[in-house]
Amino acid sequence: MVRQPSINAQHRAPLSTERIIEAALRIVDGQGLARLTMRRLGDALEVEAMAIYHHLPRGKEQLLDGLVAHVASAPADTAAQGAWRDVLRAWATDYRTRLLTHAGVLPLVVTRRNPAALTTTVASLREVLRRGGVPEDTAAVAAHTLLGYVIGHAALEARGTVEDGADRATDWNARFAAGLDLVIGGVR
Amino acid sequence: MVRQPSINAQHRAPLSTERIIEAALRIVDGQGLARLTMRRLGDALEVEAMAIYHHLPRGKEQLLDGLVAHVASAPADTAAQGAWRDVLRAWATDYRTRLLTHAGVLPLVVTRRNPAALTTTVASLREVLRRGGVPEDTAAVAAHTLLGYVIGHAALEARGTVEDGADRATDWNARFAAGLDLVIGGVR
DNA sequence: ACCTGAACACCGTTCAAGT
DNA sequence: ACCTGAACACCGTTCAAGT
Repeated sequence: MVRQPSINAQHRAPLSTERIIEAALRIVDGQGLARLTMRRLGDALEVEAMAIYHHLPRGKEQLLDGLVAHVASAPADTAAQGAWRDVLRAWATDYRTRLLTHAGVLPLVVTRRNPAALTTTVASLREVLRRGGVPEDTAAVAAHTLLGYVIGHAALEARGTVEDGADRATDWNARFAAGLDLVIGGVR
Repeated sequence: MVRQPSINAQHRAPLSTERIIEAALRIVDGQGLARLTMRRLGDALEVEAMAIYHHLPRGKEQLLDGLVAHVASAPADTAAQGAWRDVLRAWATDYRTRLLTHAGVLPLVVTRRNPAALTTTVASLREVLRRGGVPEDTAAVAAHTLLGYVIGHAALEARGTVEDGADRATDWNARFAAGLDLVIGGVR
């Protein structure tokens, strides 16, 4: 006779790296990075904190790396039709939204030594430029400049930097778009 | 007769917010942000951790805010002679160096809600542009774009993003300068 | 005024044990 | 194979006490 799994095991999906990362992201987005603890993450997954180590042997380090990979790895569509400037503008708009949606992981994106995530992203930008006929050297600079701008601007937005004591609120959308045109328009 | 301060009190400078911030920055620069704890900071200052709370009542929060203020608040020289493009280029070069020197605080700069530090910096950039004859609206966009670029690029550098599997190491200095020209050159 | 010592409620992680 | 429970060495912070 086959052993019955416990009631607990029945009514919940089995633990997996993917489910762990998703639950972690939900905590970070909802409560902030500081409140992401292994114990709380375990609670959210209805499991003891120590169970997480079975899927992420490197523990919290690996968890944070996973969050960065999940958020920062969003390459541009290198197969897209249309002018490369439009392709890059569309990518930048999406990427900014993505970073702001998960603003809590921004500090991790910014300093975690986890090359893979940003590497594929920056490579896709270079590829879009290259296909658009931009010389290799210029493409490398432009790809980096663009990614740097988007990340930096998202960081400024996330912090809500107010630069005038005046009444009118900063229109971040318009400002981002204008700066984006400045950067993309500067590539030649 | 005047009471003698203890031997301890004689051979060390009295605690102050400034000394605390400096010691904290030394720990972050030397060992990384994760190793900055109140107890270790106390050790470095030859004091019990709890003594720090007397100078920073808001505790570690206030300490981190102080680090951000110390690192990120570096306005451009609004009184400088010469073309505004040169002034901004010089500021950006210095600011990048500053951020990379204290790369450990970058994650704090990026997300801490501490308007003051970056606000004065961005205001100085706007002022340089305004004095250079750039229209108000353009100046606001350009100031933000420039600061965003410098922070974002520094973040990419700090992470050491390698974008080609090739042998030749990325020349970050050249790349930063090229992107900087792209951004500053785009302002008109 | 300034600092200390003990205490409290939390962390991340290990390790042996359960099923 | 996958998860648990107890334990360890650390956190940030409070609070009463010392000088």
